Amino acid sequence: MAPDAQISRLRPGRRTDIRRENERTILDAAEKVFAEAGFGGATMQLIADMAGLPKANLHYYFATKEDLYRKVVQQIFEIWLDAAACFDNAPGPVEGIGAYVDAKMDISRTYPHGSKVWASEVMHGAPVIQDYLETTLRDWTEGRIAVIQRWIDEGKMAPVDPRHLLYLLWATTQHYADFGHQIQTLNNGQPLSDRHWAEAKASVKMIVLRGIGAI
Amino acid sequence: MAPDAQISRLRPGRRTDIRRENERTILDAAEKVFAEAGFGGATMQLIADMAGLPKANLHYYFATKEDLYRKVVQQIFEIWLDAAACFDNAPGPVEGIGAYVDAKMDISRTYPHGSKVWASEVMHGAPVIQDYLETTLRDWTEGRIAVIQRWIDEGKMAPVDPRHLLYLLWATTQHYADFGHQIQTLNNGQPLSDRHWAEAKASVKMIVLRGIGAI
DNA sequence: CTTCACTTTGACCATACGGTCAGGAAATGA
DNA sequence: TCATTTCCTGACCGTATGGTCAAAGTGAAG
Repeated sequence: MAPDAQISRLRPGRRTDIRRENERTILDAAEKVFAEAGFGGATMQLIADMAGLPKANLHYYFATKEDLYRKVVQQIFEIWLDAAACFDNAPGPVEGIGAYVDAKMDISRTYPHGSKVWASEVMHGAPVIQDYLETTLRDWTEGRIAVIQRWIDEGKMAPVDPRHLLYLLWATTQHYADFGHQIQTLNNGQPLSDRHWAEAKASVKMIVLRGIGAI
Repeated sequence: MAPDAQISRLRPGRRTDIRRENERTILDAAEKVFAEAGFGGATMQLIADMAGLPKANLHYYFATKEDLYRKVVQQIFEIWLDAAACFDNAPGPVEGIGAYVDAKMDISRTYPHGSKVWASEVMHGAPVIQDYLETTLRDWTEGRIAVIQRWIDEGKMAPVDPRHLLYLLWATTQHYADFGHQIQTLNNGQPLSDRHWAEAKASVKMIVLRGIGAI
């Protein structure tokens, strides 16, 4: 899992490298375990085994289980926010929403664990990231609603409630990560292929863009 | 849900009543706690407190935590399947999918805990209900895909991939339960009102039905 | 070499958890 | 009334978990 092939940095601080690499290894293992078992079901021992480190070593880098979990969730939120930038600078809904669907579907495929941790966190009442929901997410949402409303006013799409449109986009794109196991089961137990993912993206975009009268 | 039409025994059976009522109380409490804390985060003591019963009493009615959890999940799956019948006997997508969205949105509002437990179970790899996914759910899905394909062949809607259409419907309708906390936060901390729910239903139906070329 | 900050880890601890059980209470039937 | 079945529950148990700690290891700077 974690080969020691990272000899890249000789000079620039071996110490710093060790810390960064171990934190990365632990965070990756934690993300996977939290996603598969939930916060309550995850144990520090499981994460340690997954990371290939003694449990006591985890506590050297992350004081508590909650602390480790918080870092995992923050990391996911940042990825999510970065991708959400696709929305901006788009001339209309076809480009903006199309790119947003593509980006979110790619995230669902690339970071399925992260998406599940996020979903689990929100489902349990967002005990850790409630402040993010009330500040960053709320601001982002309001901004995007304004953009969509502008497109409506400019006649570029039908007068759909922007809020519920966003919920539909979030729900649908994240479904491919959060319910990936169900989808795989309904796909004869096989993971979706590149073609399947392309078809999924195309289907979602087609339904949504036609649904909002953009095409 | 289940009226006391069970006149099978001589008397209405006080004993039977006690058992049924307590099982009901425990199942309701368990559903709520499992939804809020996840399987791993839920404790028998928490469920007992929520039910207002001593912990040992739970184990009198349900042998193990896993057993109790299994019953909760089965219960949810039955509700879900019952509502899925709306799809049948519909002359076309407008009626069939419209009724299905209405039914699933109602379930999301009425049984938000159940929806969360289901989502959590699937996200964690469906350790308990994998057989349901492979039999009942798969069969139901195939049947509905056939119905949608027939509507397409009859020219009642655009040629959309039925599978991804179903995923979009599941994702969007369940999102209002599973991510209810996020939605409430973005609604200034207030739960959605009757009007909000009506608007949500209308928005989803509008986007989907227009998106598949049914209207 | 010595020092010193950083890192590693086995052993350990207090707690909380799922589950058990014995014995009493309450309902039912004879 | 008594006998029997079902229901209730405080007290208890073995285990696993999150977290601690002291001692040892490591490597770079002086």
